[in-house]
Amino acid sequence: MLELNYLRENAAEVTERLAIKNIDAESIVKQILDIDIRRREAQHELETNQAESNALAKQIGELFKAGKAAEANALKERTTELKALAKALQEKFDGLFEEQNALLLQLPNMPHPSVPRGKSAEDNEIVHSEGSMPELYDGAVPHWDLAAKYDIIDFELGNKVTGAGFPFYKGQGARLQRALINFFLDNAIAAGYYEIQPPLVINEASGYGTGQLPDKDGQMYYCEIDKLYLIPTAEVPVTNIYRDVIMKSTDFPVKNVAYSNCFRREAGSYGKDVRGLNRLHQFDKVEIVQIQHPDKSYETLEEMRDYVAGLLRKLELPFRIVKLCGGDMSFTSALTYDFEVWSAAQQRWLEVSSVSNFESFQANRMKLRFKDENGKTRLCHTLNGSALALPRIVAALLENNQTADGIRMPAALAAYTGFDFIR
RNA sequence: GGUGAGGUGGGUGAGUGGCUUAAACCAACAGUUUGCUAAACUGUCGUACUGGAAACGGUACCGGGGGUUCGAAUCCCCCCCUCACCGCCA
Repeated sequence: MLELNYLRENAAEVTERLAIKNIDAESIVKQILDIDIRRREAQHELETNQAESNALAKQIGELFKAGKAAEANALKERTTELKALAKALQEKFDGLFEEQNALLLQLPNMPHPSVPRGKSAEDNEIVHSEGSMPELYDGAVPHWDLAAKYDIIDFELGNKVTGAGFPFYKGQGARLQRALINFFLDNAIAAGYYEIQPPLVINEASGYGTGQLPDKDGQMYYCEIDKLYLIPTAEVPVTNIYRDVIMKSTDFPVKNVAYSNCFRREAGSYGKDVRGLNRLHQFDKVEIVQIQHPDKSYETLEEMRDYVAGLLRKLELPFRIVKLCGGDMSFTSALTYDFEVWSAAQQRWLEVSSVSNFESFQANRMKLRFKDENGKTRLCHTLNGSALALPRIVAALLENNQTADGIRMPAALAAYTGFDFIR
């Protein structure tokens, strides 16, 4: 949620910047400011009324104590009037307040000034490419065929036991998963992150805190009887640790890493996009989350970007970094880098990480604040990134490293899997 | 699931209708003292909205929501959560 104070003083700038996300915010902004004036008027009226009531109540109390019941009762008439008025004023204020809030919630985060204009993924800016695309041997096949050939990932079995998008990992496939998780966690810890194992299920307030609710309601699995949601990413529980918290500026940077299963309904997805490991309902991901001082958050974003690049380098995967254009960015992000690896048999780029700075957008919803150098309470900045999401990494590893004799494991990973070939 | 006890500021915790502007202690911060450290002493010490150039005010908030009352942390109703014991269970 954007900060009302900022919006009030920089309405034109907010509108301009939101236009980069292809949002025509002009009328909403105007409405918000309009309501703001009326809301404050209503608040003033209401509070004047309450102040009078409070003063009278005090007087009445004193009169009763002094034994002047008649005078006290006389004053009660006025308080009765005020009370009737108070109800109407309160309703008016509440109505305006909620209306304003609802409008404010509709506005996405402002993109950073460096974000390119554009409508879709086509307009994203490739800011970095690295590694070379492998030449595959003649018999090379996509990862879903490799999965079956070596019996390491069983999609059919998943269909039987659960449904589409819930595969079984078996034998060396399961060990590869475990190796990747440990590899990612160990690297994060070495880079100064603090490991956390969060709950995989969250309540409604947490969903609102990080912005999954109300907009992406249908994307999460929901447990009706307990009113709990399965997490779509560890970002949700790990960031919500800090909901309603006021930190000290010496606490920065907070660097957390969490491995978790992630659950996504992915309603509306279909076709080759969802084939094999390309898009699952349940997958594994290691997530890094940072909380930073507003002045340092972009430095931190670059640090996180470099960190993720290092992981892909160690895994010997060709990748590129893409700066998302306004039209392709998420609702909550101010600047996002996507990491895509080359999946050689599918001949396509697969997104394996998304590293974002949310600035104060999530913090505002969550009331995550800190005391600055002058003792002033301000909103923190939050950032997060996948480091990394497993399935597409596995897809690329399998496809890119396949040979007639088996699938080679990159050296850094072989130390974790305990084998250097899948056969 | 059953029974009972609870939810008060960063923490502990007092507060059964007006003297609460939420005590006291701890922690934190600033200062005094000090060769340094410690201790002691003094002071500051919730959040949000809002009025004001500022000084300084106003209102709300004691788990959440409703109600009673001139007046509610306090009384009543509903909900949520926590703890203890029992049952069940990895």
